[in-house]
Amino acid sequence: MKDQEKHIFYRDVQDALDLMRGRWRGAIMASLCGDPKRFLELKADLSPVTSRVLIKELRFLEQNKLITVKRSISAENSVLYAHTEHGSSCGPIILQLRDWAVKHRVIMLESIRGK
Amino acid sequence: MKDQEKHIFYRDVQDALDLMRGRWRGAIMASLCGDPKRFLELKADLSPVTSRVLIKELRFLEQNKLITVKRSISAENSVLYAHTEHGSSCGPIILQLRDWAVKHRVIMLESIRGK
DNA sequence: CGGAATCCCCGACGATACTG
DNA sequence: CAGTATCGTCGGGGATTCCG
Repeated sequence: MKDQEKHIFYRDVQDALDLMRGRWRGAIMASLCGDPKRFLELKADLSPVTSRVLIKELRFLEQNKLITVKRSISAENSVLYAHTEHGSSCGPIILQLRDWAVKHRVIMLESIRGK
Repeated sequence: MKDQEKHIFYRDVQDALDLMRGRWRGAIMASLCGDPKRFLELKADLSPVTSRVLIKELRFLEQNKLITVKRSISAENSVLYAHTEHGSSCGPIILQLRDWAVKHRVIMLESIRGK
């Protein structure tokens, strides 16, 4: 692998992680696996996230076409957040990463106890 | 899924992403797939990372038992960084995430061109 | 209910220089 | 070669308050 290719490769990895970056972004994507959710449902799920931060992350994900936003203009205020088709395809990957991290925690705990 | 379980779940997702968090951590893990590497090899691969930041991330990964550090006391200075067994098992996941992000970029570019 | 506005802190990250 | 030491910035993210 040439130097040029390497840097492209690592940049791609960085780009990938950027999409899931920060304290909440990945958790939001995980939370939207399954049914669409409303703003306060998300906020409750991810508590203790604040409105300000949550809306910022939602906007980011929307701009990156990972989620869609549906506003019901009728009657009471209601906004539904859902995965786009492509957004939902990262669900399984996040689950894998989570499983891996759980295994990792077990290993860490064993090494502490083993001492 | 109860509220309690939910929060555990999302916390696990956060923990997982934390291990790959920041500008370099994921790229370092990707870079160590395959052969072990020396400090300056890593630095060159990941350029333009600085020594200060690189060593900090390497120490983090070492403490979390995702990489090992082998110092050859003999002759010339030489330090080899390599995946632990468990560390290497996240390689495939990172690759998946990367592939997903590359697809994502294509979608984003299409939507811009399409406008 | 679903946000927007404001204020603020601190830790990640970079630049640069130096060392055993 | 493989780091340390020092300094500075910048923005992510929390707390709080207010709005249609």
